[in-house]
Amino acid sequence: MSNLIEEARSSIDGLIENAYKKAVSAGQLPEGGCPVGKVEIPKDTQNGDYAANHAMTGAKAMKLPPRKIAELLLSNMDLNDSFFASAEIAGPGFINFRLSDKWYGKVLAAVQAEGEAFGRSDEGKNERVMVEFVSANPTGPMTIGNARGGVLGDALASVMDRAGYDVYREFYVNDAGNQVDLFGKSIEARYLQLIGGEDSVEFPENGYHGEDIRELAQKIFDRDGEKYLHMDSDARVAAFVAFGLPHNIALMREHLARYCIHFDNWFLESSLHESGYVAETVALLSEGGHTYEKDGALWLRNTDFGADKDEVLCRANGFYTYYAVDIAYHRNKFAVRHFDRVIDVWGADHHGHAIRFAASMTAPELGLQDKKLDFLIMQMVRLVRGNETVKVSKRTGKALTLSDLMDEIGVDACRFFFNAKPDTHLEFDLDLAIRQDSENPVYYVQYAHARICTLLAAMAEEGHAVPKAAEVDISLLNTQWERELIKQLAQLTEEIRLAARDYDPSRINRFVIELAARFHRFYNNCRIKEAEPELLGARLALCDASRRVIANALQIVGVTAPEKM
RNA sequence: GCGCCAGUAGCUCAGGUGGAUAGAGCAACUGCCUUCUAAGCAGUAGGCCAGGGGUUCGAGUCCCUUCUGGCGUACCA
Repeated sequence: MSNLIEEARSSIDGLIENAYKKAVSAGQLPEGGCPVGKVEIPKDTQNGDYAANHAMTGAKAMKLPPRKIAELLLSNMDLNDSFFASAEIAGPGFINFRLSDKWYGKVLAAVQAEGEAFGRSDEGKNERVMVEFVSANPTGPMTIGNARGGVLGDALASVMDRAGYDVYREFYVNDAGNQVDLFGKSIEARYLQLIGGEDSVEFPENGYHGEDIRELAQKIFDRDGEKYLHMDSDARVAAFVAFGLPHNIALMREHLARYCIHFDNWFLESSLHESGYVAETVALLSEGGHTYEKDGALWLRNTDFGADKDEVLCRANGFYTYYAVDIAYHRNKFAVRHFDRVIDVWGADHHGHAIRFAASMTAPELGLQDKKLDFLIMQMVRLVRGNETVKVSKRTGKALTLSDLMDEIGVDACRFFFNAKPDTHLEFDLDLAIRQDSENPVYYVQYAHARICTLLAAMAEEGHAVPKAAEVDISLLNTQWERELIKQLAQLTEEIRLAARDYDPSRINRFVIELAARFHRFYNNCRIKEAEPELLGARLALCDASRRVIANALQIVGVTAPEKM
């Protein structure tokens, strides 16, 4: 549970504060309070490990040049027993700090002591958070878009879990409504075509053209033959839905399990209808005077809540819209299940809905004004094959499915690849993805892990066990490669914190790639086998810690950490 | 039209609350395996951060504006 990057950073404020007080009592600096500044990590390590700009921000108030202030602060600063070995003035008045052996030693010790838990923090204070993601329509197979949403949602949940939130993963099953009806009618048409020929019945407009619908019809026919041929259409469709939905839901569970995604709950939309919760929620809004009737439908006056347009809650045909159900569903998340925060992972094709929907949820009648409803909107995946853009559509049934993708490029590459920054379009090149070579950074990272594992095993066979961190002389790990590697190890906690704060789990990808790079550089520059016993032990401890942190990071992304490749 | 997201090397992308000389991978070129895994390392080359204004000590980052691309703006979800 240690964040040594932050501990070191915040300790600088204390060092400066103390130095300021000493300077004031010595009459060197004016009273009026220690200048407030920022401590940041310079891009270029030539400028130290941390840089403080307090001398610059305080210049105006103190009426002294920044460099002069910095000098006085430095001369009054006591670095003994701090996390820093040195501090110096640079540039226009930055105070640059360099980390000490004490700090580096603490990192190794923390990784070793905390093991699998290294990277965790209590930042989230156990806040109850639901992450709802994938929630693919059970009317067909999951797509590339679901592949992206799945990884983002799952990795976000992991990152928040490690950042100290009480996280709950949910899949919302749209097992009711228009799309399901259309699904049933599509199967019906295929079933009747199976018996009477392709032209015997017209395929429903906007129906599902996918091959999977034909397969469902075939399965039904294989089981029950012509049993449904002379049945009333409504009953027939109901029977087909009753067969098709559970079939598809089971398949989604299976594919998601293979994709290493496990939900705490699969929430059925139908349960909201059955319990009367949708009707009750709509009634609340009506009683508040926020609805009106037009053209036989019931509308929500969404402009009451700052939205740009009104929404239909109940269609002229008497059925509730997805919109009404969504309000009820989210009211359930907060009012019935008492989540403090809800994060929905949605595709960019729903962003307009997200904005209007968030407005609706502020309706006073719902009593949820103090609740946090957030959206992680991910941009679309653009499928290309070389230079050619591949258009995908559920309607034409020619979509590349998640299952296909896992078959082609494997689960690890898939998860790593789709954990990309949510707010940029993801270009997915099929030609590239199919190649299982070093082009894919996942192998680069996994290779680092495997390299360490085989090395540690070989060394153990020669009688060199990994020493306890406390027994390591950290000052021996003094090359730039060792220092840079240790700093990166410490960074994991901070990356998790930021990934959780910004809802951007792809930070972990970038982090672990950089970690692997630093390990490879260390490995190439620092021999272990022929090193003196003390140094050998220290380097083994560093290798072991690196292995641990790579594994922890990969686990967040849901990628395996192989022991050999 | 209005709204959301984006525009950074030939390609795919990084660049926390503004900071010091804008980074990586791939592609191209050059080196390094009788030595712990070469799925690796080291190096060369590659840039008007879409254009234009503004804010200040300082802007890829903040504000305004123009242009380009994606998505939305259904009694579909």
